[in-house]
Amino acid sequence: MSNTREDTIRLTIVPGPHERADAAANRRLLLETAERLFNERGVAEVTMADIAAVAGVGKGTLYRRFSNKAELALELMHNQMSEFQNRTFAALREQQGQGRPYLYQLDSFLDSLVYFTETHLPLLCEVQHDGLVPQARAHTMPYHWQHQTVAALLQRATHAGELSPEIDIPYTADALLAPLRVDLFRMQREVRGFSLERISEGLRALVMALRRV
Amino acid sequence: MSNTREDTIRLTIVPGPHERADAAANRRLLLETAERLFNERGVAEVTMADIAAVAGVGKGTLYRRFSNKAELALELMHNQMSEFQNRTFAALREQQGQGRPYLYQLDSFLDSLVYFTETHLPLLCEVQHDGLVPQARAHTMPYHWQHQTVAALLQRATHAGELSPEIDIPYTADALLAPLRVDLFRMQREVRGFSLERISEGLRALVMALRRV
DNA sequence: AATCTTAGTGGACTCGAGTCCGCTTGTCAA
DNA sequence: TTGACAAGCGGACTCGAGTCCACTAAGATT
Repeated sequence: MSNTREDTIRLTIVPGPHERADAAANRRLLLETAERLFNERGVAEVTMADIAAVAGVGKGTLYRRFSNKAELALELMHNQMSEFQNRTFAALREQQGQGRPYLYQLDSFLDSLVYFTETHLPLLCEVQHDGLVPQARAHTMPYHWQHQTVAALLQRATHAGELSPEIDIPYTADALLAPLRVDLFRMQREVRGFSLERISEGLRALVMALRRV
Repeated sequence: MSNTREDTIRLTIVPGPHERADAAANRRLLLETAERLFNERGVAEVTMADIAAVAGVGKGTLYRRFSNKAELALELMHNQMSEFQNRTFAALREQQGQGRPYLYQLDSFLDSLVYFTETHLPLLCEVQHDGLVPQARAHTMPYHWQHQTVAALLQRATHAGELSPEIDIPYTADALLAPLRVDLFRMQREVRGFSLERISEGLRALVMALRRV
């Protein structure tokens, strides 16, 4: 049970198996251009047409590489995202080695996630922006492994007797991640003025409440 | 403390103080037309131009009455929404009279909310669709009173000693409502295939976990 | 090297949301 | 009644996302 967490989803983006050399070059060019423009003007202020124009290619080319802005944003986050995933797994493995209770592992995972969300908020907004189009699943990938990770920790916590066995694990994993969805998160930051510490503590208090009495 | 819950926000839409007779007529006409088209074709399949055309008015007229599709959807829900709000308050008052613990009142409120959300899902999608535009606050009104209600119940529960006094009430109110945001809710219904009962029970289990040990 | 297949490319085009602005009309006060 | 004028109105227009398709060229096959 505790030996492998490698069965959880890994983030990998496979560019079509045979991407022609010119196409690959364009992909790189477009990613660089997009990143630059995003930094210069802010993600929301850059249109797909801008990116294509500045990169000096047609819109069709841009859309052949990235079928929408969400996919482009996701790919820009990809490196930092898999780094985050690796850090996460490493940290969990270490805590596991130290015999830290699963609920505390979950606690620290959610804490990291709060800070990750804050850091990548603008891009995450784009990614989740068309989350209402359920057929385009690319954007759900980041959510997927988070859900898997939380669910796995809850599962183990249950087996270890740290929480009640009646708990609905898949549901609870969704519920614990729900407050980190960008729309609510942004509202809390910008309208309510919550600090990151407050968000992290509030969320983790919920986890701690789950402890078996 | 327990005497009045009327201090919480009421839903009221004030059409500009002096709406001309022809404008009021158009408002009614447009609401009827929109409702009919939404029923016939489904909310997502109807464009603002459709509504204006079928109603036989220009787009400008439509947009003068309802500044976007979200506002229109909200107004269509308005009656059912305030009915729901009234039922809610009545139910809470009654339970209050019976001396039911606040956390159980919260429990039943969230249960009603699950079913309300399901019933009005298509319109709620439109309403929350531009939730990413934070300046247009009309759409946040429904969320507001829900948050207030949950927060008030948590507050009283705390005073009644039903839950730990360290809890961050505003945060927790957001967190408990977060799983009912339409994007996650739809995903759970359509992708995960969760039943309403499962959603309701999962959410309420979270509330119960908050009980002071 | 010539040919062929197939991915890649550019940019015009469609579609829907939302804005603008010159014309019209209800309303109120005289 | 009438005239002034703010509110109301229509629909052309802008803007951005995403699609389409005729043309081009990479690179595999011979």
